[in-house]
Amino acid sequence: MKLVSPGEAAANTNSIPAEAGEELARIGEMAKKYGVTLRTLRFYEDKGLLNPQRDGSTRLYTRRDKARLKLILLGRKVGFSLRDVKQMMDLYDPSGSNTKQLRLALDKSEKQLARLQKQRALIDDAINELSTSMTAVRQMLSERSAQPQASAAG
Amino acid sequence: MKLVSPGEAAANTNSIPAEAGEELARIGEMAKKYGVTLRTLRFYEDKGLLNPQRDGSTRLYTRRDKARLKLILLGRKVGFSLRDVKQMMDLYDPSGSNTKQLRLALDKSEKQLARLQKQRALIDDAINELSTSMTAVRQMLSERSAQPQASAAG
DNA sequence: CGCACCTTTTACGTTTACGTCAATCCTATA
DNA sequence: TATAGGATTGACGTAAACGTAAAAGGTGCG
Repeated sequence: MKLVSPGEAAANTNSIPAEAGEELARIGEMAKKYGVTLRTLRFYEDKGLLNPQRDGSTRLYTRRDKARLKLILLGRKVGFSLRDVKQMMDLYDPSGSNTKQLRLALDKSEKQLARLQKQRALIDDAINELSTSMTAVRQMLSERSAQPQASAAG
Repeated sequence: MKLVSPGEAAANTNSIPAEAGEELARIGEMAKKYGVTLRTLRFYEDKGLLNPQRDGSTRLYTRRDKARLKLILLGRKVGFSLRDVKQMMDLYDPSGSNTKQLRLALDKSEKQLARLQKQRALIDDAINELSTSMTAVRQMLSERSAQPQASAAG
């Protein structure tokens, strides 16, 4: 499986091919730099979110890949699914105004914002309920330590 | 499979056996009353969280089962896993002070509360990030509609 | 009688984002 | 040359809480 030209083969391991001033990174470097695992990067690629070049079979990530990964991670941080992220990124056209992409992103963002707010409300509810029952439990415990009598329990 | 006595067999479908003043419910009634599916009730039973009586093969839920279900649903509402709920319920002893149970519940509750608060912080972060980027997107869109010139995009 | 309705058990399917081997390959270095 | 360090492609496993058939039995009503 020698699909690699001599020039490319020389550009391995620690050295960086200065071919066009591009800083290419291999998967390990990418993983460290962005705090993800190798598995994650391959997974994103498998899902069509990343498309690194290849030196033979070795993945080489360009500046563009890094930008895309940043977007993915931002998307995940705000709670988008990878599918959503892909949908939005797929609309990117370097030669256009990307109005469609921006509109889709805005649309999805509004929905996601609503979801997040609903989630927050749920969590607040949960916190309140939990705090309340904790108070009750503490109360029962203090009673129990005072007089060891059996009593009601749900 | 006739394991049912005539008296029990008569107490089916819509009628309620007034055997001991117990209001027994079948699975369908339980499901409606507590807003869960049949599958859920069977699942909880499979996981050892519920233990309804049987009339032959038909499940009959007692007052105690209802109380337990309420606890399960409260637990789920505040974000406990079914495993956690089971652990806590398994410690219940009707003839004791249940101090151990209460302590475990309190311990788990404190940890869950911490998780919930962390989650809320994450969601707040997400809301902020998302709002920020939405503003940016809106800005880009308005620029784009003003002057249809291609520009930078991440 | 026949149909609708409720119930049963068994068991595979779903969702999301990876984790965790496993078997191989390639390369630089001591 | 032996070895350590990265890299590759599968491909099954995981978590949680059920969903969803499938095949079957009991029951009451018109």
